[in-house]
Amino acid sequence: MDDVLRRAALFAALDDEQAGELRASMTEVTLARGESLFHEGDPGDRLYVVAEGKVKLHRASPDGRENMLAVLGPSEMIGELSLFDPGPRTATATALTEVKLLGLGHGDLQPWLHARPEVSVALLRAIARRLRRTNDVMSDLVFSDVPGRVAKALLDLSRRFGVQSEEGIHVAHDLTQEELAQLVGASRETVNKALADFAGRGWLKLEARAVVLMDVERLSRRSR
Amino acid sequence: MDDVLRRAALFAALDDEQAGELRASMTEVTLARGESLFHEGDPGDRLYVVAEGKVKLHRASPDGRENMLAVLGPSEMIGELSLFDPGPRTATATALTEVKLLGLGHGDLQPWLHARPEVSVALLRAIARRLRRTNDVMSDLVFSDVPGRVAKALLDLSRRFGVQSEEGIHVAHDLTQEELAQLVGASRETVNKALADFAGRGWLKLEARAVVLMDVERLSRRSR
DNA sequence: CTCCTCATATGATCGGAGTGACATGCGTCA
DNA sequence: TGACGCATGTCACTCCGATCATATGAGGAG
Repeated sequence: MDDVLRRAALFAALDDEQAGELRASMTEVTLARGESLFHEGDPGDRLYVVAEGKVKLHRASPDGRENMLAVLGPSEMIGELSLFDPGPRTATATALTEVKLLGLGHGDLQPWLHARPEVSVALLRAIARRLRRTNDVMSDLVFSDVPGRVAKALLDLSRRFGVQSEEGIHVAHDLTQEELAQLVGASRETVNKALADFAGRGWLKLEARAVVLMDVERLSRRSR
Repeated sequence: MDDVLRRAALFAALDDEQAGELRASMTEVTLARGESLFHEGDPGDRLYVVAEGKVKLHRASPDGRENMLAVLGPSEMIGELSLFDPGPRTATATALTEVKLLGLGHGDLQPWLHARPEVSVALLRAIARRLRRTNDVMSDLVFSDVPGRVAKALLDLSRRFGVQSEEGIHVAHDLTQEELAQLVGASRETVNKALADFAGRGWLKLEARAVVLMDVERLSRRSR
């Protein structure tokens, strides 16, 4: 079975055979960049695991502005909330790249939760971790200015999606500056200014939907 | 067994006898206003359920400012994160009033999770709901101005702690304006101004560590 | 009862960041 | 390969909200 999936919380507590069995009950979904998996307000009780690519979780305000809650990559889980706590989707999930996901319905998960308590425990850990991250982001919104939040977001993305290269850490985040702005809760212009400033100082290099981090130390200091 | 506790997610899936048994393995803690249950950075793998009173969950920034993550009242859970996802406490819990809590260690919960899968499921629902709330608060930080966030916070507090009176909904939130400011991520002065404005319009009446909501409709409109 | 301290109230000033308006660059699709 | 459209880069302008300053009020300790 796919290595990426074995890292998902959903499979963490299962041995290879069980994981394969669970995996067999999941349905594959493929999306092109820009397509949505589900929309805010939709009914739904399916959970998805990202197999390949990236997905953004976002919401719209009444007046049309957008806020991004998270960028999710391989082995991460989407849509658990509506499954664990029945109710409509409270965010939209949209593909940032070509994406392959595996979906699991409430009814197909339930037996596993009862037969294998460790699965629940692993899910509890995963969602607790997510809540911790969300709390962190919230504190940053209150405590940090926009450049600080941009720095923090880039460092976070680099930890999850970065690959070391000769120049520095190459981070293909697949976000436009507009999207990056939505992720840190700021305007595109301000984010652009912050990025240009960082680039001017030699802390990073800008590329299309990617950055190369060249001075993680300084960025990290700026983010605090 | 106490009615308040029966409403807690931890006991939701248990019958009276089992609930009593679990309850018996929990230890009681009492705090006076201002005392802390645990501090950010502390090790810890205990979960608490509020039996009486209110507790705030908060964090300090490096430069000493404070941010409040949540106000928790009777039957709500505190400290689950360090229990489900082992690691130091990421926030401080401090009593807002005289408080009585029941604590449960990781080791004492584990057997229940394995013997009674419904307990895990109930906890998953509770924490999923909490994550939803947190996401809502985050969106508000991005989308709404300070008066809007204040209105939203008051409405939320009224739903949880309000009691109908002749004048309106009496909400004894037990927060100073300073604390209310930390809850909505704003300065004390700005929050005071918003409250004074609402009071001037006759939407609410200010009292010591409490408000009386007199025009929920308008407040609700202002919060959006 | 009387300080003293903490909470509340309110104005003046300043700055970060949003808004709007353009210019430029570049990828993609006829 | 040319052109359109989306993404990026940069203004000037405005404003919300933080900060600073000060006054008033109310609850607690002695």
